[in-house]
Amino acid sequence: MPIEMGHNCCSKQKVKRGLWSPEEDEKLMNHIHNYGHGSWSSIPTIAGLERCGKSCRLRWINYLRPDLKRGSFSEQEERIIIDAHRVLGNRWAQIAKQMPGRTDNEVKNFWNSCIKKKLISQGLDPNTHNPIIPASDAKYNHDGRLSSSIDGSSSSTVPTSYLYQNPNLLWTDHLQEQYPTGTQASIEKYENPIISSFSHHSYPSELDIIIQNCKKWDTVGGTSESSTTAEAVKVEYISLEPEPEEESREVQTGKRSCTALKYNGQQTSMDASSFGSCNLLDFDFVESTVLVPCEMDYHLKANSMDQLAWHRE
DNA sequence: AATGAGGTCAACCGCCTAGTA
DNA sequence: ATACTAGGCGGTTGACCTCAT
Repeated sequence: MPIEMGHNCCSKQKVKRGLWSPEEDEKLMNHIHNYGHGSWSSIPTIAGLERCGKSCRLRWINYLRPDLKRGSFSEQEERIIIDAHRVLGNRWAQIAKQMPGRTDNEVKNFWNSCIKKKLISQGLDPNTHNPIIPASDAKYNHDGRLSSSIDGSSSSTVPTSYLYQNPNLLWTDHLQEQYPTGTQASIEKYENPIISSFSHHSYPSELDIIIQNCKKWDTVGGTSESSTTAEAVKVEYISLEPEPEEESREVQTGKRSCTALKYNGQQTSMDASSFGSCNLLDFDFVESTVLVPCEMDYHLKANSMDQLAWHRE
């Protein structure tokens, strides 16, 4: 039941609080439909509502907006939330931006009431997304992080599918398929390899992408040496931030991709001509990738925001 | 039918930031 | 440089609902 009392966020002496009545909803809807919301703080007076501007804004955003989806979350949406939360943490507004028609409040409520419990029941810490391991079984590195052996030989109770999980990397099923436990490659610190390959772009250092797909091709090189092999990795991802606008480029949002390369024994420049036989590759960002011999065991890793490199284990 | 526990979710609170005077 | 204001955000609350006893 609405309570009348003073409110400290606006100048009105008396504002209603609590649930909105259908009449109030209608007043707000009509006002915004006719005039737009403009200044939220002035809406209550103009629209004849005994509410504060903040309350009007919240009601509109969370309930009255015509583009809201409503209804329960799909499995796909749940997956997006979990993946995004692994990268973004409790940044509900950022997470909600990945899901048209959903509000931050809705996502937050769904997380707190459902997903959190589901993760816990699966033995995962909802904050870190890492397995919850009994203290007696946990092994930690010198830096205090949970140990996750690259060779998959860990004898702890950690399920193998989690061994490569990095809180900063969205390790999708497809990535897992390409780099299963025990193989030589892994991608760490997701944002650096990707962002650093956009050498001509200025990207924020924030965690701002979700890896969707990672494909690998072998022997796609076009040199005359029969023993030469090359391996290309194309990573598709969704940017959580619009690409900074530049004079020469249109703003791009949504799905993007970049390509990294391992090339056997050849420290040569990577260019599109050497991969003429592979039309699946996206060469937009090829020029900034780093080439390394591939007979050793490497991790795709970033030294810094500016440098992509393959590191030997 | 009554009651209490637990879950859901709309709404509020308080803090932070950006813009402006 | 400072004060003030509006808007945005995450954390929290509490009314309401469902279900088990």
